[in-house]
Amino acid sequence: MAITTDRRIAHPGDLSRHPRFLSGLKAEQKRLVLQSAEVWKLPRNSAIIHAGDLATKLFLLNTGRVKYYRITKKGDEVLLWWITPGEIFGIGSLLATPVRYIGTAESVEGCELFVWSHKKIRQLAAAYPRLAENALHIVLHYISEYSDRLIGLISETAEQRLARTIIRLGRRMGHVQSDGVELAITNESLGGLADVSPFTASRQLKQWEREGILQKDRGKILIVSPERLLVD
Amino acid sequence: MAITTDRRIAHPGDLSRHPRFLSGLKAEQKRLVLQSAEVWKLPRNSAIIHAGDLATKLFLLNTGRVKYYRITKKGDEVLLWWITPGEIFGIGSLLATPVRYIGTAESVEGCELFVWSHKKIRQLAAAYPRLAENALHIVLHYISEYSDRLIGLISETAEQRLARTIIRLGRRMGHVQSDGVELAITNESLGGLADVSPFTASRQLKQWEREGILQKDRGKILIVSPERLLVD
DNA sequence: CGCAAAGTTGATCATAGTCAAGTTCTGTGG
DNA sequence: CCACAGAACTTGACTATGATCAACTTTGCG
Repeated sequence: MAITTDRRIAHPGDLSRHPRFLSGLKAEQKRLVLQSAEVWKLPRNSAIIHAGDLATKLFLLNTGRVKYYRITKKGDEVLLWWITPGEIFGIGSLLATPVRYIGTAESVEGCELFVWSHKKIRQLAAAYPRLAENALHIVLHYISEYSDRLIGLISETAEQRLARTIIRLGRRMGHVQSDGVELAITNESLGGLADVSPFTASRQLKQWEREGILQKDRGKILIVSPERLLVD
Repeated sequence: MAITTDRRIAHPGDLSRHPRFLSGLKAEQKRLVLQSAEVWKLPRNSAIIHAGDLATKLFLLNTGRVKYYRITKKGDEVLLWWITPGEIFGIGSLLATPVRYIGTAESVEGCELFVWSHKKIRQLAAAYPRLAENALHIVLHYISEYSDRLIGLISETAEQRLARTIIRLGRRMGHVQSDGVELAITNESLGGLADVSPFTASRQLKQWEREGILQKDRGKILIVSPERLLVD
C-alpha cells in the first residue's frame, strides 16, 4: 500500500517532524481503520472540500497530490499547504461539534483518498485514543509551520523566504536524483507557498541558476547545492 | 473564581469561537482538574516558557495577561497571541512525547496560573477525554486565526490589518464602557499583532481619531464606531 | 521633579509587486 | 507529424506601500 512508502529525504529530527495519523497503531488496527473508510478516486482538478463548509469528513490522501488553499477577498489564491500521501485533512471533523473547514482542497493530479464520515471517525477515535492524539500532534505541527511562515513573512526578504520554502519542500516532497534533489513545482505554486509573486520567484530562481545552485525546468527544480541557498 | 467570569463582548457565534479547555466538564470535574494543578503567582515581566524548550508543562491563565511571542533572527519580537484569563498555553505538553514550545510566554502584568506537569495532565486527559478534545478544538481555532492573519498579511493593506486586529481584540479583551469599547493596548503591541510598524499604527490611529471613529490615549484605545473601521 | 516609556510627525527610500510584452515549452487534435 | 493553443516562464520598466530614521512632544510614575 502506497501509504507505507516514504520518499522524503532523511534529515535530523525527521521522525518527530511529520507526525502521521496512523502512527502507533498496530498493523491490524491500521487495517481496521483503513477498511472502515470509503475510498475515493478522483481525477485531477476535483474540488474535495470547500472553505467554510461544515467539517463533516476526514480525508487521508493515499496517492496523488492535493492543494489546500484559501481565496482572498480580491480573488487571489493563497496556498496554505501541499498535501502529500500519508497526510490527513479536514481535521475539524474529529470534534463532537464539527467546526468549519479552514481552506479549500483540490486534487492537483489523480488522487486516491480514504474518507471517513464524522460519525465513523468519532467512533474510531473513541476506540483508539491514539488517533486523537496524533491529530493533535499534526495540528500542533501545522501551527509551528504557520508561525514559521508568519515570522518569515514579517522578518525575511523574498529571497530568504524562497530559499527556506525550497529547502522545506525538498525535504517533504523532493525526489532524490543522482545529481541533486528534484522538486516538481511551478514558479507560481512555489511563490504561493513562499508568499512571493511568481515574477519574483522566477527572477530569484534564474539568479540561483546562474550561480549554479540549482537548475530550472518547466514545472521542476533540481536542487544541486541546498546548503548554498541558506547563506543567512 | 475568576476563571468563570467572562468580560468579552458578546457577538454572534461567540460560543464556538473561543473554545475553553474545561468546557463540557461538570463543576465537580472542573474542581478536581484545577485542584490537581500547582498555582503560580507571578509578578509582571516574568518569563514563563521559552520557545524551543521541551513542552513539559501545561498552563491555564487564571488572572492577569500573558504575551506569547517569538524572536526573529534579527532580534525583533513578533507577537503571536495575547493570552487572556481562561486560555491555556503549552499545549504540546499533552502529547505522549512532548514537542517543543513554539513561542515564548511572558507575564505582562501580575498573573495567577494553574500549572500541570506533563505526567499529571496526561493522567487527567486520559481520565477526561473531553480535555484532549477541547485542546484539539483550541488548536484548530489557532490555526484558523493564524491563517486569517497570513491571508491578511498577504492580501490586505496595513490599514485593513489594523482595523481587523482592533475589532478582534475588542471582542476578545475589550471592556465595554458607556461610550464605546475600551482596549488596553499600546501602539507597539497593536502593531505587533497587526503586523504593522508602530509608526504606521500611530498614523492610522490618529487618522481614525480625526474621523471620530475612536479615541486614543496613552496605552488605551476607545472604540466608538467599530462598524466604521470595516469599510472594505 | 526628572526620567523613561509612549507617542507623533515628516522626510526618505528600499523592497518587491504590478504590468506589459515578449519567449519557450508541451500536449492535443486534425 | 505538424500546427497551435495555452500554460509556464522571462525580462524590463515603473511605482506604491509602508518601513526606517530622526527629532521631536507628551504623559505618567516613583
